[in-house]
Amino acid sequence: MFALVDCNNFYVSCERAFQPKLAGQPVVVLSNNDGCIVSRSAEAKALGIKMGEPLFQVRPLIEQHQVQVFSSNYALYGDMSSRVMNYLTDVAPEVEVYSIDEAFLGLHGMQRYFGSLEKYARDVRAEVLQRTHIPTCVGIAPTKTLAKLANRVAKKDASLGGVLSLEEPECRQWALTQVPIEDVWGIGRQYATKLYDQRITTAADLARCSEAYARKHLGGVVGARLVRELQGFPCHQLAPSEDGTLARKSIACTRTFGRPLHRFDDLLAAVAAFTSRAAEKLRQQGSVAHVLTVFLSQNRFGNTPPPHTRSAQITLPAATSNTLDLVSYAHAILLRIWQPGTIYVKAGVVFDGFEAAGQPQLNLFEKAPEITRPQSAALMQQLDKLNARFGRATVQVAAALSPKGQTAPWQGQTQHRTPARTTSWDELWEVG
DNA sequence: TCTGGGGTCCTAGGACCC
DNA sequence: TCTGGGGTCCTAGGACCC
Repeated sequence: MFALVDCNNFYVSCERAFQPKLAGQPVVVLSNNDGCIVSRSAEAKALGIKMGEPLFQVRPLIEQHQVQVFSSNYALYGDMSSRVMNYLTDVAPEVEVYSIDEAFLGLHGMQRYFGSLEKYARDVRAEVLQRTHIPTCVGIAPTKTLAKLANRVAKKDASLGGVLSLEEPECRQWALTQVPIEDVWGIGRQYATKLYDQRITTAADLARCSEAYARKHLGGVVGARLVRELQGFPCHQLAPSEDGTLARKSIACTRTFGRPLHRFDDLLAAVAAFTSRAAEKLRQQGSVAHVLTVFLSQNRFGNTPPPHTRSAQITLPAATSNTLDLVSYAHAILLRIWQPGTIYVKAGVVFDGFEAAGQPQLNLFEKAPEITRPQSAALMQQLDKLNARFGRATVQVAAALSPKGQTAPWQGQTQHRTPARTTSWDELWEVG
């Protein structure tokens, strides 16, 4: 049996955890640059504010109903997330951290002790709420897809009190009929449209389809697994997280700029800063990367015809997580893709091809690459330490720097940000 | 005026090899 | 005009997820 624990409106709930007066009010949290709505309270949803909608389009609605608006504060959300995940790791035999606000629990053998797992789920839910002030819903089922589905029903149907278990087959059948096809995990816009055309409108309809049908119309083996999972046959294992965090297979840092840029130096400053940030994340999870991609994007909403993005990728001579090396490679890639006179609105850096740090794969046919910076590991450690202690980007590579006293040209403004509170010395909660 | 960011997995097709 | 039958590896792109 699996359980899916999913935090309700996570970013909004994080803001509310520190501002109880927000309870019962419509609240939204914005994406980077205050561009889009990325989290909504139940009250905000009821007003018709959609997920992912640009802020400027819902401005009238927001003003009319005095919706509380916050810029996103990922330091806070990340910290709150680890509190929730740490607790789950303590109370479940196996935990897979699936995203910042969701975790699958592996509950193999637990029924022996608990009989029904519903009571267990209710206890977990109550305890998470008490410890973190984050409300959750829990779905329990024999497959991950059904656990997702149970969770969805628990969220929608208030009479269930935030928990639904599909241990009993009759209950499973009922739940399948409650979920429209577009809300099934793995069915996005394209597939939903296609399925509606064929009169398949609920999860129950899809569960009655043949594997062959799913294979043909829903992306091959992915679709086949989806249908099998709805039928109660597990096709996805739990991927337990050792330490309550996610080990990534790729790491990216990409941003839309605060204003359009065209000068090479400005773009280099952005790319160098993004590379540094991504390298930090890379070191944090103890990986080194072998593959580096850099891209530049033009405005996709403007009149310029596609493609809007130019990118280039290189395989590094040796896998590394050293910021200085990575920035110089990124610089070289940027020289290849940058075109004078072109207006860019976004850039990004992606690392791929990971190995565990300290144990690079041996290449039997070539001389081991020379280590160019013998002291680099220690240097990076100091760098990370300083930036953790005194705030991100306290120490940076020169290419990322902007003239004294100025914010970087690529940086945007956020006008609705709340203090970091739990993670920054400058922004500690003030009492009194 | 203003339109996010960070991931995963799979498939098809080309290059290359024997 | 005829022009095999496998493999593997890589990349680009699609679809989806939160």
